[in-house]
Order: sequence, then C-alpha cells, then structure tokens
Amino acid sequence: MAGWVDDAGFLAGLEPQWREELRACKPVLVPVRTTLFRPGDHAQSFVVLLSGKIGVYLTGRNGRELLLYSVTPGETCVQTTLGVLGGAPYSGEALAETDLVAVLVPPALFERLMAGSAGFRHFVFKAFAARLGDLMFVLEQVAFVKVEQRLAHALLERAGPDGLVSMTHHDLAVVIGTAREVISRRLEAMQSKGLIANERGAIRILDRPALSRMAAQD
Amino acid sequence: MAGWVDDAGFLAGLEPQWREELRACKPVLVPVRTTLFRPGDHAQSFVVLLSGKIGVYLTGRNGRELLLYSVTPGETCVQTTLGVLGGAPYSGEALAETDLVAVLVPPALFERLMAGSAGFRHFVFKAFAARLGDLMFVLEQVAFVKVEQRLAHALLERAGPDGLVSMTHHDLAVVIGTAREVISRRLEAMQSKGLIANERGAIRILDRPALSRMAAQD
DNA sequence: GGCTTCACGGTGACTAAGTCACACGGGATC
DNA sequence: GATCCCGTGTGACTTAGTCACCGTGAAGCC
Repeated sequence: MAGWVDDAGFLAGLEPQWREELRACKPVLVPVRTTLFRPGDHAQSFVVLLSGKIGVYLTGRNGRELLLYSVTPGETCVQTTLGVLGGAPYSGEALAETDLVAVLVPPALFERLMAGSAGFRHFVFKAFAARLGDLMFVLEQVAFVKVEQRLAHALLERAGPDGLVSMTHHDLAVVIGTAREVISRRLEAMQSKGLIANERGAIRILDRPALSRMAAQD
Repeated sequence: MAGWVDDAGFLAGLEPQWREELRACKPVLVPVRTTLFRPGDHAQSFVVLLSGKIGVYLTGRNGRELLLYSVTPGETCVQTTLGVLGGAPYSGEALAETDLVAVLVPPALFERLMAGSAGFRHFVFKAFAARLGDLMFVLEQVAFVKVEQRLAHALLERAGPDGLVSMTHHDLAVVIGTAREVISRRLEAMQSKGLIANERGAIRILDRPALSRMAAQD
C-alpha cells in the first residue's frame, strides 16, 4: 500500500524496511509561486521533493537577488535539513517555481532513519555535497567571472532545442547576480554581433558555437 | 590511557564508549604553510582539528583568491568529510595558517560512529550547518556589499586591542575577494579621513566608532 | 473601441570596481 | 655596497553597478 510513487528514485538506495516507512509519509501539494521559506524561518521537517522545482534565492539589502540553486525531484532542501538538526536559521529564500509535490519527514522519523539506515545517511550527505558544490560554483562565478561569460553560460544552459530562452532580462539578472540594465546592455551587444536575437520576454540563440566560446573564455 | 587531550571539547557530546575509541586515534602534526588540499584532491579521512588554524581558499583563473572560511580547533573540514562520503572532489584549497594538530578518523571508524552515535552525527551536522552559513555569508558579501564596507568590517574583525591589524594589502584583498590595488586605494581614502594609519605590513585603527559606522552602513 | 495600468526594456550620466603596466623604497641577503 | 624582492603607490583604461527617466506593447477594464 504505497502512499506515493518514487518517480525520482530516491528510495533506491534504502533498505526495504525503511522504504515502507517512508512511503507511509503523506506527500504535500504546494501551488506555484508559494514562498516556502524566508530568511530566519525555522524548518520543522526534512523535505524531499517528488515533483516540481524549487528556486532558492539570496536577497541583498539593495534589493538585488541571486539564484543560489534549484531543487529538483529526488533532491532535498539542505537548509531545511540544517534547520531540523542544527537549529540554524534559514538564510536563503525558497520559492516554488512550479506546483510541487513533496514528502515531509517528521524529525522523529528522520532521527531514526539517520541512526538506522546507511542508505539514508548517504542520501543526506550526497545532498549536502551537491549543495555545497553548487554554492562554491556560484561563489566562484560571482567573485571571478565576467558578466558576459556568465550570461553566455546561463543562456546556453537554459535554451530549448530551438535555441529559445524564455526569460526576461530581469530573470537573467537574478540568475547571474547583477542588475537588469547590465543584462540589457550585454544582450544588445551580443545581438549586434549576431549571436542572439532579442524578443520581448525571450532571447533566441542564433550562434551556439560562438556563444559557447564566449562562455568558456579563459 | 588517553591518546590526546580534547582542549577544544569536541568529545563533550559523545557517548563514553565512543569517546575512548576516538581517543585511540593518533593525532597528526602538520607544519605551518602546508597545503592540505588542492582542488580535485580526494580526502581519505575525516579530520578534526585540535589546535592551530586552517584557511580554506577559492582561486579564480585570473589568479585572484578569496577566503571561504577558517577552521579552528574543535571543528572539522567539511569538504574533507564530503570526500570521505560522497566522493565529491575538493574545490577549495586548504592551507595550514599555523602549525596544526589534528585527529584523523579513518573511514571505517567514521561509518561506525555515524551509525552508532547520535552525538557524533550532531557534531557532523553542526559542522555542515556552520560551513554552509559561512559560505552564504561570503556569497552575500561578495555579491551585494561594497568594498568599503567589507573592508571596514574585515579590519575591525581582525584588529588587536591596540587597534593594530597585521596584514598586508594583499592579505586583505584575499579576505575580501578583490584586487590589491583596490584595497590600497580604499585604505588611502580611509587614512585621509583619519580613520586609520597605514604602516608597512599593517594598519592601525584610529577611529573605531567611525569604522563601525562605515561597516554597518545600509 | 478607447483608456488605464503595468511589466518589459532602452538610455544617458555618473560612481564604483577591476585590470594592466610600471615606478618607488625599505629590508634582507650576499 | 649592490642586489633582489616584497609591499605599496599611481595613472589610464575597461567593466560593472546605480539612478532617474522614458517608450512601448500587452492585458485588462469601462
């Protein structure tokens, strides 16, 4: 009598007896654009995302925002985990980018899983490792890499097969951690070089190879 | 028959039987200025620092460096831990700022501790939480805060009771994540305002309150 | 249809930060 | 005393971020 389906396969590494117990946890539905956590919030449960996408952002006092990482199905939101365990407050802001389905693991079960399941421990640690890696990457980009390169990278990463990137300049500015005007000017420069075409609310990539070169520049 | 003394008190939260087992691990001595890990290195042991100080840095391709965090006695180097567990490679660079004494916990014992000791698990998670917090802080500073404020903050943080900060401009640049010239110019500006006095290899703080105001600026 | 409203984006002018090249001087070393 | 190197100062230039303001297209409202 499974409570939910593990499409993302995060139960795979778990011992059978624990698998059953986890399946008994009720999944939760969250509508798009819900703010899941704000800075200073204190999480009560360990969360595993089953479907949808969560964006975690950092906001500066000047109002500028920066995307720290995204949580995708089969992953957990580390900061929540830290809240459950260490009592550290939440410093980022989590936003439901789509409708979500998630499993909430209550602290008591979480403790028992950590104590009893090597598979679960590895899952949790891999999640930590991945997030720490994400943060290091963002930090390196923000601290050392030029806007033009980051922008080229971001565009390529988010382009559909037709080369369309459905994001506003403001969206891109948040992903990269800069100001909207800077993005506008960079995109205009790229357009005048024939690399992309600007449309309202979207950018179309015309010359992938050239953009890749720009992104990889040493 | 204790193998070493737990000055930093990190054994405090551990169950007695595990305490003994940990004490049996041989401490290791590392001389100052040793590079402990480079990007891509793969750690074999879980490390707990008993005395000394480790600095963990990120290096950009342009050669600029950025201090991510420091490891002090009683703490562990998270990235090492991740290496032991998740197999994630090391992306920062760790340098012994002083002579070190550290305990190396072999993977097998680490696994047994994680499985058997709630106290140990909490120690590990608190370490993770602290590091993640450190990284978030640095990220926020680098992404959103002006150099002048960061510099004022860094100076206050590192000043002795006499107001002396024994660091070169280059050192400060690494701490803040900017270029040496930028630091030189900022310090000169601060000096001309009477906030500090520049000396060779050091800065003397003359007006703490004013510097605090500068650091706190909204 | 005509009107309002608002998100999206363009622009100029200015400040802050980063880069590059090079110059100066004090200590240490030989 | 000559040399070397580290720490620092400086000018000129590029890139990025900020502020204020404008135009325009799209959605909604009357």
